[in-house]
Amino acid sequence: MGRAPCCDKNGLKKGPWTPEEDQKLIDYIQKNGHGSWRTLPKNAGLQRCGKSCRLRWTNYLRPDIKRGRFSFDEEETIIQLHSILGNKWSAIAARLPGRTDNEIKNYWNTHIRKRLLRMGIDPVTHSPRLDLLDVSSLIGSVPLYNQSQLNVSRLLGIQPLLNPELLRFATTLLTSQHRLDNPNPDLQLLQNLQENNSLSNSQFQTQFPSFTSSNQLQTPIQETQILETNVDQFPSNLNSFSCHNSPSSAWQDNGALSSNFTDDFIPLSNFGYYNSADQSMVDPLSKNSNLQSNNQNFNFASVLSTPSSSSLTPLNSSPTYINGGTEDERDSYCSNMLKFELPDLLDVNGFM
DNA sequence: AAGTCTATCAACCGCTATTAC
DNA sequence: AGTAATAGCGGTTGATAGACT
Repeated sequence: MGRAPCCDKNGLKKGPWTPEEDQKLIDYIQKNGHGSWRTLPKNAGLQRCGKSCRLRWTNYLRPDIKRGRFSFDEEETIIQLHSILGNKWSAIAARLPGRTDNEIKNYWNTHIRKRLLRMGIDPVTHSPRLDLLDVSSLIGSVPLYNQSQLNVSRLLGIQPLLNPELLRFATTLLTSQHRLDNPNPDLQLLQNLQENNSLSNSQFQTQFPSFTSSNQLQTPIQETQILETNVDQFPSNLNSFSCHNSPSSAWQDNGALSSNFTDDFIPLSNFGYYNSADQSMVDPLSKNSNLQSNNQNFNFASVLSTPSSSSLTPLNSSPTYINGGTEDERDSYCSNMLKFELPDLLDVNGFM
């Protein structure tokens, strides 16, 4: 037996709600609560089905709905949560006070998704799109080393340290595509870089043994993230981009959040964040990532738990509105999602 | 000024999960 | 335990406004 319709649709109105209908619905719910949505329209004198009433109320008329532009903080949160939860709009909405799943879904589809695509990031996996992977540009791009690294490396008199794992991965990729009759210049370039890179590493270790004795260069150090790719986790796609995260600043107060948030974490394809320093997963929803990162019992149930989680930073405060900036600014902002930085411990001034 | 294109978002549809009986 | 009713979710559509030609 097929499911009965939620209501008799004959004679019921569809389409946009009029102010009069809105007022009827508001008045009724304020007086009686919504009770059963099925019976509500009749009791409230509305020619609508209960489902339509519920949707109108939850997505538009509810008094606690926050309307208007999304802030930077909110967008950051949406991107991060989406990397973990996927299209679980209601779960994402539960962590954005005053926002509805519909609103977030719309915002994702019309703004964030497009921007990620434009940046060559797969909005589903939150990873660089392999089909767009151009190794030449990859080599000069942020994920391998950023400008500050280049500057510091120059100051140190060494070549910039490329991420050896990523370098190896890219080389492997190209090697697999390499044809003798059609040598790939990118491959040669990568192999050269790999050689130079290992030299640079040893050179660095000679010059600054204190950094290498306790793994300090690779493992952080407060405020430090070095992009690390785990070659074992590179499957046919780039889903497993991960990064060191510092047990530090990512989920601090809201003010710091907007500037540090995206620098500190790179999503590990739908599964949170991998802290390679201690081989643990970091709950990105917790401001106390340092605690979480030491907790081997990380539980994704927390991600899906109720919206009242105390780990949530209220997003209403210190809004920095996304829509206020230009598209370029927003792109630039988004590109920080893939940024990593040299350890602050490597105090440049100390070497000057 | 008129026509076309594009972006946005409210609302709908169809499905699954949960609850009540 | 089985079935129907209800609530909720995610994908999609369509109306509209604004930009562009």
